[in-house]
Amino acid sequence: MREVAVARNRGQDVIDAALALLDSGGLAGLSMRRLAADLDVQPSALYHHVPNKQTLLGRVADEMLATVAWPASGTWPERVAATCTELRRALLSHRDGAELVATAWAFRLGGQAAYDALLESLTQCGELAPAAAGTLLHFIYGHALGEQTHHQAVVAGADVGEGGVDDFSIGLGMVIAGIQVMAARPSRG
Amino acid sequence: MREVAVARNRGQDVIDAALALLDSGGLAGLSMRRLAADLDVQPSALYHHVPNKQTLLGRVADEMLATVAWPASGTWPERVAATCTELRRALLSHRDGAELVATAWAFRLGGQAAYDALLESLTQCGELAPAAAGTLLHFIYGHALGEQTHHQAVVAGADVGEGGVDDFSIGLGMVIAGIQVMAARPSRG
DNA sequence: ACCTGAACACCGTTCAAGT
DNA sequence: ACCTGAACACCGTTCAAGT
Repeated sequence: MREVAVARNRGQDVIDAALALLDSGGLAGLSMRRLAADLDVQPSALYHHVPNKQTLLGRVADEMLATVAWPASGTWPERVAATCTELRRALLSHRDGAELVATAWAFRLGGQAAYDALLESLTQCGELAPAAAGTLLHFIYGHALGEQTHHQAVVAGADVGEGGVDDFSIGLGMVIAGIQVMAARPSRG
Repeated sequence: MREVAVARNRGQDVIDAALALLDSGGLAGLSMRRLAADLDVQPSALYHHVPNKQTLLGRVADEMLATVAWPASGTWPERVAATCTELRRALLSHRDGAELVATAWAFRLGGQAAYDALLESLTQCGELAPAAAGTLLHFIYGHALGEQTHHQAVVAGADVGEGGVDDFSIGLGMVIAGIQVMAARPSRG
């Protein structure tokens, strides 16, 4: 018999520590050097597990989405709404989560799971599904980013306008209503 | 007669140089030190004109929007669409323009002009206007950000999916259709 | 009003070398 | 497979001092 226990993946420790560091100090506090210090290792050691910081952030983004239970029941607009709400919950459950995932997705270094889940909830929309998923993602990321940024600003002492959960459901309702309208219209093909 | 010529505002030179530096090197290349070098000045001198880098970026964002001629004719959905298209054009006309304006707006350090223009085009929507303007802004910034990021990635050699002008009009059509649906529905008040 | 000089406390990344 | 030691080429910001 060959060795059964494969060498413990140190790479997973790195992204776990990065997520913990994110929660304690935010995206600005998540530096390669601080992360190395938390792992009791030299900064250069990290590059054995990850090619660069951007890729690391992409993996942290994926880790954030890995635990999400994507809804699968209801009519398609209900399922789309539930999927969006669940994504939003995941983003808000970690400090600077929205900025992290939005950036990772923009560079295609992470966040694929969210797009895929949305796309699946939109299969009934046919060829319109990719554009609809993209539009929903822009709204969710943009709204969550604003919310987390303002929370930061409020903590820092500034007083910026309002907007919150109500605001989210209104906006989400608009976008889904728009998707329904477009999906009901016949298109070329 | 008193002095007519007020001391030339050196602060304007700073943001002009910052915009030029942004166009040549992108947001990553826009450092306080490089900006100071371009102005033949010590880095510390910049802090006489601007309290910090974030505020500087906010002013650069405002400069980017200052030249936009916001459309004012047509039915309100036409005007909203034209305003969005014009905003998008302004964002894409400078390197990393979308990221710059989106970030400035998230921190409320710039980009107010875009929100105000959108809000004005949505007056017919009544109390729904603020949520509609916010939703449109999230879509426009998110979409333009993705486009500019992918352009960057393509230049760097990577090959990431498609999406372009068509994609934008489809998404914009969805959101505006959704706003029309919600605005037509009676609400409390 | 505008700027210098010098410092402080940091960054991401590379690379030869070690076990 | 994983890590060290040392370096390279940078950052934003502060502050006393100068004109």
